[in-house]
Amino acid sequence: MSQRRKQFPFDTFEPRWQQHWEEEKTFSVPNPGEEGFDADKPKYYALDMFPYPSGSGLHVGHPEGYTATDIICRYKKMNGHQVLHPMGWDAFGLPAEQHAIKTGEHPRVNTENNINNFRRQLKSLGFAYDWEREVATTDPEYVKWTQWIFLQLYHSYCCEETGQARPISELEEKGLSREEIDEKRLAFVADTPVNWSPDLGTVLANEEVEEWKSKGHTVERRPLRQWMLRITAFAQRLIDDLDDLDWPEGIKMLQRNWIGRSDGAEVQFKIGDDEVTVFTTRPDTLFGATYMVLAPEHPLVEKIVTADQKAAAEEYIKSCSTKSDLERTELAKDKTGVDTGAKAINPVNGEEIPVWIADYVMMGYGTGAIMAVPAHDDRDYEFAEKFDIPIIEVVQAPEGNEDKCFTGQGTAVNSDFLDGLSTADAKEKIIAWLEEKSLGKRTINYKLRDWLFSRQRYWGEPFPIVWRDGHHYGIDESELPLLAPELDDYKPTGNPEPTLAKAAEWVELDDGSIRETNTMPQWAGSCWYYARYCDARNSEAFISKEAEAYWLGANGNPGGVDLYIGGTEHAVLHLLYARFWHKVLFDLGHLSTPEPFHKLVNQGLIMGEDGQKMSKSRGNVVNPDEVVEQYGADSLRLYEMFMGPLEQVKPWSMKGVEGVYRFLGRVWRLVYEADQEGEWQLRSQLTDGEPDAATNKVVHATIKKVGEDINSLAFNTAISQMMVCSNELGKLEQLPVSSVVSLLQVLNPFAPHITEELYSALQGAYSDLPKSDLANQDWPEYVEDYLVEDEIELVVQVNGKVRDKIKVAADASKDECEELAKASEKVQGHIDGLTVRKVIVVPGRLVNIVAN
RNA sequence: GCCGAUGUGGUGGAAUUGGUAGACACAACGGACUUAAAAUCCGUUGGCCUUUUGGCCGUGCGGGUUCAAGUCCCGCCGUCGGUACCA
Repeated sequence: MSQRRKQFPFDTFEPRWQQHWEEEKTFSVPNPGEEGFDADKPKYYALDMFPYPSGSGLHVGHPEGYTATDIICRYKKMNGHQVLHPMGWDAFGLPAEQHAIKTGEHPRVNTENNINNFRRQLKSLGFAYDWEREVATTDPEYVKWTQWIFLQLYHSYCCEETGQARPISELEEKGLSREEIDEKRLAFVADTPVNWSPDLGTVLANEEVEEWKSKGHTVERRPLRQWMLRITAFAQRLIDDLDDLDWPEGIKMLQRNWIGRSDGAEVQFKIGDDEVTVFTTRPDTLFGATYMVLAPEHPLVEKIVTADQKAAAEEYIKSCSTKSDLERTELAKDKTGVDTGAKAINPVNGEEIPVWIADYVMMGYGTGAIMAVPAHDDRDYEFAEKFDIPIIEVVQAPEGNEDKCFTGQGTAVNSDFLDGLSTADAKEKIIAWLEEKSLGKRTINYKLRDWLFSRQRYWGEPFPIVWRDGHHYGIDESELPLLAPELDDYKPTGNPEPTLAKAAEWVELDDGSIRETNTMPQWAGSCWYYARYCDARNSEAFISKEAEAYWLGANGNPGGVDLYIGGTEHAVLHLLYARFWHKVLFDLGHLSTPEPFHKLVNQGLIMGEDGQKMSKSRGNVVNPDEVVEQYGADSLRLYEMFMGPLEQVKPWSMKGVEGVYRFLGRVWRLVYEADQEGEWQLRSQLTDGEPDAATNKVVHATIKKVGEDINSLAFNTAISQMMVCSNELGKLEQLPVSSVVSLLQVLNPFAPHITEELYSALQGAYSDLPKSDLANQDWPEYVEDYLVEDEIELVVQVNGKVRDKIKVAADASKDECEELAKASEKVQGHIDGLTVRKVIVVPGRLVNIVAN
C-alpha cells in the first residue's frame, strides 16, 4: 500500500490543516468576560471520558467516541453554538508508579512522556479540541483543587432532615463535641476491614477488587484505619435523580442495582438477655421463621454460644476467616453453618428457634443477622433442607404455582392475625404491629457502602490533612497544593504503611504534627474534571461563578454537560462518584445543577479483525498511527463512524477502512483530476452553472439527512447518504460547484481535512465562494421544494404480495391510486377470476388489493 | 441463577417505528483501460426453480394479531456483556 500512489495527498494537507487550526485558534472558545465571548449564543458542552495515558498509546477504540463528539461539536459550531470540547488526562495511575519503582525515575517523567505521545496522536486525527483548556489530574494546579474539594467534603456533613451537605461549622454552633462532629463528616476516618493487596502495596475499594483480582493480584481482608467518604448519605438522591437524566436505561438500572435499595423492617429477637436485630424485606413471613442466622463475625456470637457448641463454632469461624473471597463465592452453592446451641424468641409468637452461624449471612449488609424463613427464601430453604430444620409455609402461592420454595407474592397463612392478607397488606400490618409494640420498625437498607477513599500509593493526591494529639485537621487552603516529596525509592513499604511514610522530613512538621501519608484513589481527579475544563486556568477557584453559570448552567436540564460519551466500564464507579461529588458541591453552592451529565452515550467496544477483544497478547491491536499513515486521519475518522451504530460492539476491518478511503478518493476527484504529468488540477467538468432538479434533489436530501443523523448520532447512515450523493455527482458531465460545496460542507465535520483542502482549492477558482474556512461557515440549509417529487412510484400488492410498481402523480387521490392500480396488467393477471374484497390505499406508498 | 443487550446475504450493516427486506460499503465474479499489473471506471451478486417473462421461499425457532410483521404480542433457542448468597 505504501508503495502505491495515494489517491489524494492526505499526508501533506492533513498536517497543514492541523497546524492552521492551531495557529488560527479555530476551535478555542472564550469564557464569559473574555474577548470574543458572545453571551447571546447558546452553549454546547460535549465531553469525552478522558483517557489514562498509558505507555502503549492510543488504540483504535479511543477515537470512536472522540470522533463522534468531534462531529457533533463541529456541527453545533456551524449551527451557531459556542462549543466546549476539551480533552485532558486521567494521569495518576499505578503503571507510572511501577515504572518509577523499577527505574527510580519520578513517575511524573513517565507520565509526561505518555501524555505527550497521546496528545501527538490525538492531534494527528484533527480533533477540534480547545487545547488551551487541557488538564492533567497530576498537575499541581489541578491537584490543588482536587484537594480543595476534599477539604469541602471534610468540612461538611449531611443534614439528616434535608439530606443535603452542610458546613461543619453549623454543628460547631450547635455545640457538638469534636468526637461527635468527626463522626458526621462526609470525609471521615474509620477502622474497617479493607481489601489489602500485598503485591500492589495498597488497599482497594470494594468496587475495584474484582478488577485487580482478575489481573492476577492477590487481595486479602485486613482491618485498617482508612479514610472514607460518606456516599451512603446520598444513596436516595443518587437513585431519585437518575429519573430526569437522558441516560441509557441499562446504565440507570446498573446504578440503581448497585445502590441497591431494599424496603423492609428491622425486628428484634431476644436471645436470653440479649437482643439481636435482624433486617428483612419480608416481615410478613415472620411466623415462618424457624431459625436465625448470625454472620460468623457477628459480635454477639461469642457471648451466646453454648458450652457444648463452643469448639465447633470456633472452628467454623476460623475456617470462614481464612477462606478467601474467591473460595467463598466458589463454594457458594454448598451451604455451611454451625448451631450455636442458643435459642432466640420469635417476637410474634414467643416460640423458641435455634440460632445458627453461617457464612451465607454477611456482616457487611443489614445487621449481620437474619431470621430464616425456609419456606419462602431460596437460601434459607437450601440451608434448612441440609440441616433438617423445620419448614413452615406462611404464604400461599397463587393457583398453579408449584415451587417447593415460593418466594413471590401471595396470601398469608399460618400467621395468626395476618391470615388472608395479601403480601403487601400483611407487610403493612406486621410493621404497624411491630412498631406499636416497639419490637421493630420500618427500615430501608442500601447495598451501597461508604467509599473507601485512601490508598497507600505514592502517585496520587496526598490528603490535605495533618494529625496532632490523635486528631486530624484539614490544612489551610493557602497551603494547597500539598505535593508529595521526591523519593529515592518508590517501592511500597511491604506492609500497609503508605509509601509516603518513608519521607520522614515531609511527614514530621515543626510543630509536632504529622502529615497524613495516605493518598487519594485515581477516581478523585476524574470526579470533577468536567468542571475544571470550564475554567481550566483559574487559580482563584476551581471554577468561576460566571464560567460555571454559562457552561454548566441549567438550560432546563438537570445536568450541565450536554453530551458525555465513553465506555460502559465506567457505568457504575466513575459515574456514581462524580455524581456524588457534584451533589456535595451543588449543596454547598459551588455548582448550580444537581447533576453533572445530562445525556450519556456509551460507545460500543471495537473488536479486533478476528472478532476477539483487542489485546496485546492476541496480537490483534490496531494502532491508529498506522492507519493514519496509510489512509490518512479523515479515513480513520470516517471508518470509525461508518462501521455501524455508535453504541454497538463491532469488529475492525482494514478492508472497511479502504472502502471509506476510496470514497474520499472519489470526493477528491469530484474536484481534481490528474493531468499528463500526474499533477492535480481542477476538474474540467466543474461549472458555476445551476444544478438541475435531480442534482438539487440528491444534494438537498443529503443536507437534510446528514443533519438529522448527526442529531440522532446515526453517523453510519449519514455517511452512506454522502456516498450516494458523491456517486451521483460523479456521474454528471456538468458538475455545479455549488453542489460540490454543499457536499463538502456536510462532510466537513466527518472529514475536516480533505473538505477544507478541496474547498480552499475551489475558492481560488470561484471568487464568489465565501472566504472563510468551512469550519467557520454556517451549516447549509436544505430547500424543501427540491425534495418533493411530481411523480412517485406506487407499490401495488395483491393479497400482501408485491405484483407491480406504477408511477403516479405525487398528489394523486386515494381513488385515483386505486383505479390506476386495478388497471395494471400485472395486477389484472393476479385478480382475474377473484372477487375484490377490500382495497387499502396508503397515499404515496402502496395499494393493497385483497381478493379471493 | 438473575439482570441487560443482541440475532437480517459470504461479511459490516440499512429499512421513514406496521407499508417495496438487503440502502451504503466489504468480499467475490465478469467486463473496460493497460504490454502487464496496481489504481480507476462499468456491470452481476439472498436462496431455489425458469431460456426469457416470471414464480416460490427468505430477517434465530414455533405460534398469534393484521389487508400487510424484520418491526407488535406469547413461548422457546443461541451469542455477548454485567452481576452473584444483599436477607
